[in-house]
Amino acid sequence: MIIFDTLQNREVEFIPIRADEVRIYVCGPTLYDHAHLGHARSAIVFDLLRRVLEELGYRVVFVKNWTDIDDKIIRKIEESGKSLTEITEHYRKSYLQDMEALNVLPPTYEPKATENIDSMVQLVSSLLKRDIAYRTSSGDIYFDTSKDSQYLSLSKRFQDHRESRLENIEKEKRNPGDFVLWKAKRDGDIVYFETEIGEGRPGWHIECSAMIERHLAYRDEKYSIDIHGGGADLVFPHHENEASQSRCATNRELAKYWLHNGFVKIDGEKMSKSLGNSFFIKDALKHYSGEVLRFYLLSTHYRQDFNFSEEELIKSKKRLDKLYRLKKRIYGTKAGEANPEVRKKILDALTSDLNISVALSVIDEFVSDSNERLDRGEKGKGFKREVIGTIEYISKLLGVGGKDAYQYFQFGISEEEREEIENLISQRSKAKKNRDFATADRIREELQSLGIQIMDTPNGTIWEKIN
RNA sequence: GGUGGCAUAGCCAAGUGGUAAGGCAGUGGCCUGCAAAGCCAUCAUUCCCCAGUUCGAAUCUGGGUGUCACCUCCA
Repeated sequence: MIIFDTLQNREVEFIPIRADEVRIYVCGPTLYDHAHLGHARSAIVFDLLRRVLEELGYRVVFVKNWTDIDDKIIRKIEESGKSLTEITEHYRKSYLQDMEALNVLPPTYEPKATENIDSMVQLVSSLLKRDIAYRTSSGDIYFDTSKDSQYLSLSKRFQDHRESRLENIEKEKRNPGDFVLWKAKRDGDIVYFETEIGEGRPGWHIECSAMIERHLAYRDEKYSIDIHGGGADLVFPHHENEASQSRCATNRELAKYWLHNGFVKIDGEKMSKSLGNSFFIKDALKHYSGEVLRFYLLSTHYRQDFNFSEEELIKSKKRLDKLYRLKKRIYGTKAGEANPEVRKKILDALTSDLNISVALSVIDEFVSDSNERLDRGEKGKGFKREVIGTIEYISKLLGVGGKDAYQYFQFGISEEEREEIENLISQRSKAKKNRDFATADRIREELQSLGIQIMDTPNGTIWEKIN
């Protein structure tokens, strides 16, 4: 498998640390708000990577953390009067619902930062003992970036010689780039932990290093884990700092490969809370099924920026519709083996740094070819079973196409609406039988105004909800 | 100011030295009572601009333009 490694800044062959196992850590959400489409994309991208690696036969251990202690969460506590747990559990459940809707496989482990304070303290202590970390008079503990000759090797930056853009620059820092590992408790702080390094709370970066060390790391290898992933905005400072503190604390490189996904943008600008242009996943799910959203977010190569637009989402859905119409044509057929050629082409594309465009074009051709054969009257059971088997393979690998073909086209239709639609269709069928085409066409138009497209087939009239 | 991406048809998007995948939209046809769906055909002499290397470049080199991102919390 070929992947693009941020550290080497090129495509490289993926060779796991140990032959049959792959350990992946992906930075999860900070639980202070609902997840937006950027979170969705990142989750979907790494879910795809995981599925491909599993298909290749690796045992994949996939860890995604919950950041449930953070300044933004604390601000939320102060604003709302709710407890830390109330807030973080609320957003954690929301995130889990989103992931389920998007058909993102649950991670092998999902550790919480607050349940791993001990590991963080251990890491900080060992850095303190070796003078790689130091305390300021306030009790805060900083990481001394000058102690790591490889600092900035991941993000490939030069030390910034200008004064920091932060006005409240910490005057006691040894180097402008030093970052906080531990924030000592101040008077009035409501959230803090009592630990051997004092009362306080962890800085942002330390949790990932600590949780990797505790839950995932090889202890006797050159690298702690195989792959570390996240959004491109995490390269600096988050991943740079993680890599550095882990390197200094464990004498191991944190990850053998670093993967980063591109942004979701709105009107050409990065989707972010501060710009006020972010879409929550849960809101998008009110209008489109999680599967349609997944397919859309999946359809652009993971390293490219993704310009989100509802118009493009609808276009993308039409492509997925075609897969389901094929599935509907041979509804009820049992799955056989997937077509080996199609299967190989899809996997070849995906093992080439997740080349989704090529994979999707293979699927398009498979759908066309299968329809053509069905049009020609090919009726063999073996053929139909192979088609269903191939769709199941696609579903396993891409996480789309696995639903019931009729239900897929009825997203958002209530029971009453369904009865209404079926009633109208049966009226139209009677009119058609009597060759009363004026009435039949009038009913068809009525259905269309309800957003329902009908199709007359040899086996009767079927319907789909159209956008 | 520093650093890194990206620029391919109306739109989305592959392709990184051998003569432009795929999807959406469009056009013509088959099918249909008419549609829809499906199928067939068609749709970029050309890949932001300029110069260079080469038998040959969308692909490599140099320069330029545009655009986005990171450098501050961020997937």
